[in-house]
Amino acid sequence: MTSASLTGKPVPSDPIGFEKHDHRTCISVGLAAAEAHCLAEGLRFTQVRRKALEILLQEHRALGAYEMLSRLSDAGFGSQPPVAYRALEFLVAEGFVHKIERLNAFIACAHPGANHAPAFMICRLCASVAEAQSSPTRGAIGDAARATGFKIEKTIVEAEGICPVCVGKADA
Amino acid sequence: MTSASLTGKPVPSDPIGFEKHDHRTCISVGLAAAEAHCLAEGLRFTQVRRKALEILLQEHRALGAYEMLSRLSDAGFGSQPPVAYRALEFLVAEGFVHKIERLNAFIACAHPGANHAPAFMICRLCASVAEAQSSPTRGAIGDAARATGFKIEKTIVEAEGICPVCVGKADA
DNA sequence: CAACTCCATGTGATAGTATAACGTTACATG
DNA sequence: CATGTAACGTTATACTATCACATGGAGTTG
Repeated sequence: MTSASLTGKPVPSDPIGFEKHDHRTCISVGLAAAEAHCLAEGLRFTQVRRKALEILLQEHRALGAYEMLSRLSDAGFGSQPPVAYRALEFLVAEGFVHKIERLNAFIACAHPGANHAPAFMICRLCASVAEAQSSPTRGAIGDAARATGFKIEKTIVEAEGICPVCVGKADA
Repeated sequence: MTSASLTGKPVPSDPIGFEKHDHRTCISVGLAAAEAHCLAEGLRFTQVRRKALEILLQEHRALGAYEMLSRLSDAGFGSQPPVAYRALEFLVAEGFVHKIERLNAFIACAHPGANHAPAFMICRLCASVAEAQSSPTRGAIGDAARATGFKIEKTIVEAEGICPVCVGKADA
């Protein structure tokens, strides 16, 4: 899989999510990247945070906060919602996890460390999610922002539809 | 304001939301467009649906479902959540209302009847929302979809940031 | 080392968003 | 007017998210 340096260099647009690949490396690379980033930034990559990221990398799909909470609780951490939300908040803020607004769910970043403006493709049949790269300031929304004087801080780009796997299964 | 025919013709990209304009016409035009569309399509533009759309046009901002429910209830309709959700579902399906995923809220369409691939700019300070047009199949997400065989049915494009009005107020 | 500060964690409580399920009513059609 | 369908109203419940407060550990400073 494509891993990039932690220095924020752009990564080749390489949609990940619909193909098979080796999870083991996904997980170890993802965790290592987060660890390195936190070390470099003086952030605390605590046990809950690590475990939450590990769970998301392991699953390789979008998990709801309560699903995450359940796993964390099973792993010996607290059992109240803030436990999950706080870990997720941290991981999202640092760019290791993304929130899929359409699903109110969270997924591990597929391009750890890359310059981040993710775009997602969400299958409405199997709920799988693939991550691609988008370009915030280009495109229609960038034009509109410039035209009106709106200052974009973050963009959310999510496409809903049918993934290649489900398309093959003769669905409407 | 820009209104287009109901035949699905594209409308000039004309972000609406941050400028002042005449609401009266907004409301009447919006309601008339919906009415005409439903008549043409054999859909029932019932009282709740009409009222819900009227409320959104009136407010000209994103309303949560329960805020809507409260207004509908005040207007003599039912007081339970499905009342609001069903009306909103209908209006969204027909394109008269959009859901802002980031806010879990609903806003009247600013380009009634236009070919629809809306993009939104959301101010994180004053929560105002402006609607622009986007181009689903073009841009990075379209490329990624084609490359992977993903069939896009709907796109969600939302930019979060600071609107021109709030930018003027010397905020970070 | 003691005192302090900062941040993270754990918990209980509560707020906000959304849907399932079921009975009833309104409407179009034949 | 019988019938089928869609819309409505209600109860109940599920899911998502945050507030507020107490505890405890890590690192700093005197």
